[in-house]
Amino acid sequence: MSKCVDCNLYNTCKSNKIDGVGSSNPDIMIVLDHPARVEDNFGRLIQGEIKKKLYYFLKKAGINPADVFFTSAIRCKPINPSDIKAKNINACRKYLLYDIKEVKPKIVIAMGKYAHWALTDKQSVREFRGHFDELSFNYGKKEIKVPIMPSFGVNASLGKWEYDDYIIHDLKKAKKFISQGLPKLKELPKFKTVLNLKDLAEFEETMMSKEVKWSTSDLETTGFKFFKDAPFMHGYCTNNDDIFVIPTLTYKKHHIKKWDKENIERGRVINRFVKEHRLKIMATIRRVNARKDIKWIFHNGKFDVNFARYHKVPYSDLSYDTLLADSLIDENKQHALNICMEYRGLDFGAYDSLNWQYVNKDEDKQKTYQNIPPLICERYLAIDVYGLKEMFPITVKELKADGLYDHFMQVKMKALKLMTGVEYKGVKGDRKLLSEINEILTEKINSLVKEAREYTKIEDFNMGSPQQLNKFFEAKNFPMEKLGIKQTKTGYSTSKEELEKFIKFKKWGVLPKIVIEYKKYTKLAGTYVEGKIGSDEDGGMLKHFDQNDRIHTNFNLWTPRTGRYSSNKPSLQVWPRPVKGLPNIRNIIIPTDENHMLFEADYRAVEQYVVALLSKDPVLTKRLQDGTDIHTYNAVELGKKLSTMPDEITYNMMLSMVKDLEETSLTEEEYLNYQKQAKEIAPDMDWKEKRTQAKTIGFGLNYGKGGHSYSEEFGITEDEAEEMIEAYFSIYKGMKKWRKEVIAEALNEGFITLPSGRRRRFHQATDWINSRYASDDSNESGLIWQANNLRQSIERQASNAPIQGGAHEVFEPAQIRVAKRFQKEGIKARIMLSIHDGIIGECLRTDAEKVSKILSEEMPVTFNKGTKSELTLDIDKDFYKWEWYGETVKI
DNA sequence: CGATCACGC
DNA sequence: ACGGCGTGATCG
Repeated sequence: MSKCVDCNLYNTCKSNKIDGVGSSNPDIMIVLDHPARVEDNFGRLIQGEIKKKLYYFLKKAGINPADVFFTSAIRCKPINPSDIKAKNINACRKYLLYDIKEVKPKIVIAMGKYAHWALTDKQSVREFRGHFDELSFNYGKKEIKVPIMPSFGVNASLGKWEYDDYIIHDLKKAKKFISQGLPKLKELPKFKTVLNLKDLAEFEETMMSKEVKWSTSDLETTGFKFFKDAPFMHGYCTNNDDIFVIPTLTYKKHHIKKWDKENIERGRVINRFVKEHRLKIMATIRRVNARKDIKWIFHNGKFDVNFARYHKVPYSDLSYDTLLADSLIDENKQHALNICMEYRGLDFGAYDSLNWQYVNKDEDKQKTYQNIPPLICERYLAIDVYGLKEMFPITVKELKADGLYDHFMQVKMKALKLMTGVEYKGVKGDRKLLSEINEILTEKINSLVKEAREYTKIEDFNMGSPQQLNKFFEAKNFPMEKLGIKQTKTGYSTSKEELEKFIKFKKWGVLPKIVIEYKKYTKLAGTYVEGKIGSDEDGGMLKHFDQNDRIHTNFNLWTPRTGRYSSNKPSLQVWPRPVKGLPNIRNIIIPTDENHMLFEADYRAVEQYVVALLSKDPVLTKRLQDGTDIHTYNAVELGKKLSTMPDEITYNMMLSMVKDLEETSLTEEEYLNYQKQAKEIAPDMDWKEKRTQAKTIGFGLNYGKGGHSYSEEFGITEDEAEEMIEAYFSIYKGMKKWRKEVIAEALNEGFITLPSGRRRRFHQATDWINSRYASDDSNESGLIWQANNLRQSIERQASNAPIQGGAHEVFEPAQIRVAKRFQKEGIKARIMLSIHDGIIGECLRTDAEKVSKILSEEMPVTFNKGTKSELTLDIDKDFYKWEWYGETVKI
């Protein structure tokens, strides 16, 4: 065949226009994105690692590869997949359609973004995967119709095992289609949109009836922040499938103008009704939501509950959350309602994603359902609340099957309710301090920019651009190779760590020093203070302030797969440590007023305790019991084992060198005596550095850090680093044994179990790893090597999960206990932030002593009480005179 | 929109 | 390739 020159790809690939391969009479046609490098080299599709993984997927789905025809949307290998443009897809489409016409598959599976794009013009896979559609086109005079289903690309799954489950799931659906035809979509029962007072009365009467034992609810809002956006549609579905949709906000002209006639009419009906009767509507909703004798079920209820509360139609409870439930059932999947439902056979088609075609992204900055024609939106909301109603009992059953139901109801749901209130109240921010810091930063940044431009003599020099830095380094012949500056895909790394390598040289150090400072300050300005310097819009923290200068962060109870919470918009779990020459940024969080004060309580070395408890390591247990400073102890033990410290040095000697007298249990005389001895034995030793190093080793090992990494960090050889790790584990033999057991469990069972029963699952990864090891590829060592990497990655995740997850499971109930005591004793105190192993809260100054007592009673935990291995986990607590991290007060 | 970088526990 | 879990800003 002649060479294809229809787009730019032909002159950079080895093999021109690679044809499809496979069965001539297939059930299934799989369309991939584009040939990979091996395939380009071979001149044939389905080679190398792609082949291994794809065949593995097919096997898992029960599909025989011999029954499949494989082809690709783009026929010439692109240099870089991200360079692919519409013109490449368009140039190749004719070949793809020809294949479909000739091969006549029963179904086409588009695996990957470009495959899906080429066939449907939809540029995203995520929202459409797993759903069938009809592909129809004319080829010559022939009209061709064939079902099509998109799924993720094999490429995407090569490094990220999280995609595997979706792909296998989708392929199984395709397999089922071959024998049974298209799946029957779930039908939506009749639902009622409330458009007049009669409907409203019917809604209330139904919702208030005795037949209703529980109801789901969902709000469509104009945005994500309850204090500035509003709900415009309220949805309900009772246990008896009574489905109601109630509009509560009028549509604006710019919403309506794009709709069709029918929807414009609907919009006008809604606008008239809402305009005239909004108060009545809200009053009705208020009475319904206030009903206490029924359960309220939500999907991400924190959001709905806070919106409803702010708009004075509060729900009486948040009884059950299917999103939170789903996150316990499979922490690896996304928890969007449509995905949750589709996975459980509650398939309404791609009902969600299809609606977004009505939203013009250029005109409507915000993706809000208020832009979508009301009839479509009403149906969408009805599906959500009805699907949610179906999901509720299913997830209950699933939680029970996994033994997680009690934990879910007793801990997770209570935590969710607590955090819902925490978000609602928010924290008070200090606008004044913010602008003070901003001024200082602006000045610093401007002067650094000036300095850099003078030094480089480049007018628009942007230090924030790695590319520009690279260019400058090259022009000035910076000794990149010689100093071993790390390479990235785009050039030499310009990270702080690499730049620091230049600093000691007079000739090279000037600019890197400026850049490091510049990066630090712009980061602070952009993220935490007022946003990008020179921009008029509120940025940084300021854009999160509400009308009362309160910041309502969003706490996610389901994102981290270990059970921890994360916080975003803004993230208040990532606060910069104090920076020299700058007011402490943490202090932009202040008490509500002068009658209040802030407090902080966090666990002391919680992860160490968890390791001791889970591993039952006797040495670690003993050290924790007798109050040893573990890092100091480790430093001494390691020093001796590795002969980097004189043998005569004792724990107490070192302790006296690294801690203040008050932090030890020594008398002053003992303390000074030990110090004297220490200085005599090792006059030049950097004691604190030794302790820090030991601390790093301990923490790093909990994260699965290896020899290579330590060797770089400490500037030692890899052998020395390995020796150091061995030395550490020779102190804690029990810890080593336990790690091995956890890893074996993860690889054999596909998951590890946390104390609560919660699991961290690795099935998709371990299945793939095992299949790779089982297959006979002794001559393909490269692939085994890949599997080996993945296995090591799973080992690190598995050995860390019990520690991180376990620590969280100590912390989470404690937080609930504290909040409960505040409530029970009627103390006006509340938790404001939850930061992994500690809380930050606020109370009346007059209540400080009571609060202190509660923290001390509710947070510390004693494990294995009355046994030899009894351990008491204690807290550190602080009360702040005014600001967080300001002057503390002893209470 | 992915890669890089910086920050927290 | 080489440290677990995250969020967010910036660049090209």
